[in-house]
Parts: sequence; structure tokens; C-alpha cells
Amino acid sequence: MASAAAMHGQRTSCQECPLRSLPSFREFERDELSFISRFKKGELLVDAGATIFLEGAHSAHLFTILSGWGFRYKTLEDGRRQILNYVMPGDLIGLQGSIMGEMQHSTEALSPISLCVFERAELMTLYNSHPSLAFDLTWIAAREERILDEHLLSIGRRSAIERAAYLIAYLYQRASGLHLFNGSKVIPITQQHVADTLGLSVVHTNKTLKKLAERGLIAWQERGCKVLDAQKLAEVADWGGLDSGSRPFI
Amino acid sequence: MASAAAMHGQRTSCQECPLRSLPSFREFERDELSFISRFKKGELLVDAGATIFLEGAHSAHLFTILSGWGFRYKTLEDGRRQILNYVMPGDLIGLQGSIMGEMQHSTEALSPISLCVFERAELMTLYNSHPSLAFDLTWIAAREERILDEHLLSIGRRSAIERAAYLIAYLYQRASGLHLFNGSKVIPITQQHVADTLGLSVVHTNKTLKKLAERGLIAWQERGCKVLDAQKLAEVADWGGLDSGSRPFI
DNA sequence: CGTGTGGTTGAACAATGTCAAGCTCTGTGG
DNA sequence: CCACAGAGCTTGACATTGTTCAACCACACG
Repeated sequence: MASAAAMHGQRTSCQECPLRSLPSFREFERDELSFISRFKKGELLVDAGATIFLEGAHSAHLFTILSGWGFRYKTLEDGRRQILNYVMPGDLIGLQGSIMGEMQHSTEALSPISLCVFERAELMTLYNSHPSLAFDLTWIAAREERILDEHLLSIGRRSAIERAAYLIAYLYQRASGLHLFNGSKVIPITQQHVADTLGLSVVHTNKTLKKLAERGLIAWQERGCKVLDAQKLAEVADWGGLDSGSRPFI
Repeated sequence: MASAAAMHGQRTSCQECPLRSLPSFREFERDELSFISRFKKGELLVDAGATIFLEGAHSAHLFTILSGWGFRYKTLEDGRRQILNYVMPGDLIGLQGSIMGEMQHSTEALSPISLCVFERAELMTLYNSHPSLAFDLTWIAAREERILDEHLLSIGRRSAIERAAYLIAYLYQRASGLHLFNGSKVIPITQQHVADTLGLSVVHTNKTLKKLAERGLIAWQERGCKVLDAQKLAEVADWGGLDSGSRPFI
């Protein structure tokens, strides 16, 4: 597993953070922004395939994804893996571990990722000095919870084809809101990732994706899934879509 | 669906809150306690089977469970139901809705429940005046997230018998920490609840529970599941157990 | 050119769902 | 006190879904 990682002080200033201009995210007050600038200690670059957090670790840092795709997962003793959720630009990762101690899941990069680095030890300062940002952190945690609720509904009660349709519609909608596609509409995952997210075997996943392809909703490409009809995917899954308002990030 | 609910100002004072003496929960500072006393607007009693929150609602309140059992769930259009998690004394419910707007899941009482009532509108005051309690709210949300992670692993990757063993061990461990059993060790759920939590049909759930009973790990009783060997249940599921330290509540 | 990763396929098999019936309580109304 | 209805549990036969195994293919990369 390649896991080269480069830390460097050189950095995008928070004032010029490319995420700020996305309509998905809320605006900052001036003092919030200056606090975050000080809170940010640098940037980290990791390769595709690298592990950012490993289950069981106690990390001194937490990160916000600046660019790239990744995923969180847990495994059983015998190696069975469950992907819990995907991470994309604007997502804060490592909060669970920062607040409660040890990490109980791992996080891996799906593409090269750049991260803003924050220090866990300074989290309490944030709570003390910026109540609005503290509220945002709870918001971020509540949002993740809400997404996990939907995933649970999906894995527990949707059929294989519905699950697959939901997953792709979900990833597409999130990534679209972040302008992550340059017209390509290709989600950079393998069928193994899809299988491990849906709780299915790769073989069955392959056959299921083929059905979606036959219906003209997706096409499978070199290293990824091309979304052809996001609307119909959501319909197949009986999924209402993500919250539409703008959300906080840090 | 019976949904009688009685609100009354009469209340257990927070100073004498029975939950405070449980080792599962952390101690409060004096000023935290006095703030919470003011934050609490009264108590609510609901019958078994009553709906506390309904998906789609905008509630002006959030609650902490004082006594009783309940569960959170989501449904698909055609009626398929997925139970997301169970709620027990000390659990804060409605935080997701309070922070992000509309409820996206429903909550139902499994037994008669008493609740402490808080006003959503005063949440921001908490963030402004009590950073330590704000931190606790994030903690509470992060804890729920962690539990959902484990549930996702369970439904996605564990076999029927492992899932059932995990669920019962999980409920048993939580309830034990809250001294919810008076020596009975009986979890008050039906097999339909188990099925809807595990993502299985009732019939298959029945057969699976029978296997656990044959192994001497549980016994099914009038309206509930008697836990005979919590240790072995956790082993069957390859589950490490809940976090052991004391946690915050409000 | 090999080699590895990811995708595709078919066949045999295992896990789980569906249908249908019956059973045992418990509570209710006559 | 009895009859009945409903909820929850149990069981067997059968259908469907999903898994495992074992190939084989295609392409990218060294």
C-alpha cells in the first residue's frame, strides 16, 4: 500500500480557500475566518490508496479535505470490510477520534488528497472562543449521522439494485454540489468499493451494475462509474436526495 | 396507535436526577447543572407504542430520555422499515432536527417513557454561555455516529446469526450500564423489532433467534429477549463492546 | 512482453425471503 | 364465564437472492 505523505507549511490561505466560493457552503464572519486561519496548522498531501487514519489510532490531528476523494471503513477480524461513508472536499475527518479518544474506523484516500491540518489540542479553544463554530461542529456531526441513517436504511431494506442506484445517486449529488466533475460525471471507485459499501459480493455487485447499465442509467468505465441519469437512479432507489441548503464547514 | 402524552410542569429536579448517580455518566460542574435546570422546561410522559417524533416534522423541542425504552426508524414509500438505533435513559433525542431543521426519522416508544423537555430556541444560548456543554453536545452526536458505524458494519457484513448476537449483546450492554434490568435481563422488544433492526424478515429472524436459544445464549419470553450469556454473544458477533469510560449527557 | 489489478461470466450452492397455516397467549365484549 | 379477535411466535415448503468458486479477459504499467 503506497502511503507517501508530504506535510508542508506552504498553504492556501483560508481567505482564498477555494471551497468558500461553492454555494454548498455557508459564509464565514470575519472573526470566524481569522480564527480558522490560526487554527489551521498546514497542509498535508497523500497519495491515492494511502491510509489517513487507522482504526485504533490516537491522532493528534484532525483534517478538512481540501481536494480529492476518500472513504471511511471498518473491518471484522476475518477481513470482511464495510465502507461506512465517502469523504469529499469540505468534510471534516477525525472529529470522532478527537472528541472521544481512539479512532474506531479507518480512512483511506481514493485519489490524491490534500488536507488542512488542525490540532486536536486546540479544539477546546474553539469551543471557548467561538460558539458559532462550536455549533457548526455539532452540525457537521449531526449531518454525518443523518447520512448514516440513510445508508442504514439502504443496506437494511433496499434490494441490491436499489442500493446500487442509491449509492451512485448519492455520490453523484454530493460531488456535483462540490463541482468535482469537470463535465466527466465519473465517480472514481472500483466495483470492489461499491460491493463493500452495499454489503454485497463483488460478483453480485458486477451483475447488479450491469443491470443499471442496461437500463441506461450508468456506464462503467476505466476506474469509475459514469453517471448517465441521476434523476432516475434516485427514483429507482426511492431516495429523496440530500438536504439542499448551504452547510457549515471548517 | 395509542399516542396519549401528558405534559406536566411537575418534575424531578436536575439536582436529584436519578441518572446522575449512574457510573456511565460524567459529573456536572455546579454552574452546568444550574444552567441545565433552567434549560429544562418540564417533563413529558408517553405511552408504549406512542410516536415521539415523526419523520418530516419540525419540532420546537428536544428531549432527554429519563426512563423507558424506544427506537428511531426510517421507512421507504412501500412500508419497508429500518430501525436505526434504540434510545434509553440519558439519550438526547431530536438534536438532528433541532440543528438542521426537519426530522428525517421517526422515534417511537417501546415502553412507557418519561422525557425531560428542552426548547430548541434556547440551544444557541447553551453554545454561547457554556462551551463545555456545547462540547458535550458534539460528543453526544459523535457517539451516535460511532454506534451507527458499528450497526452499518453489522448489517453490511455480518451473517444473520452474528447480527442477531451483536444486537442483543449491544442492547444488553447499554441497558446494563444504566441499571435497566432488575435482575430480569429481559430486553422488551418483539421479533419484528429485531427483524427490522437487522434487515431480515421476521421468519428468518425467528429461525436465527432459535439457533441462539439452542446454543443457550438467549431465551425468548413473553414480549422480550432474556439474555443468558452476553459474553458469548459478543464473541459470536466478533464485537469488542461499547466504550467503557463515562460519557456526558444533558 | 510478463504481471497485476479490475472487470465479466457461468454453474453450483448457501442464505434468506415469501407464503401459508397453525399455535398460544391476552384482552374484550356479550 | 365464554367466545372471539388480534398480536406475536413457530413451522414447513418453496422461490428468490446472493455467494463462492473458477475461469477468462482486457488493459495499464514496469
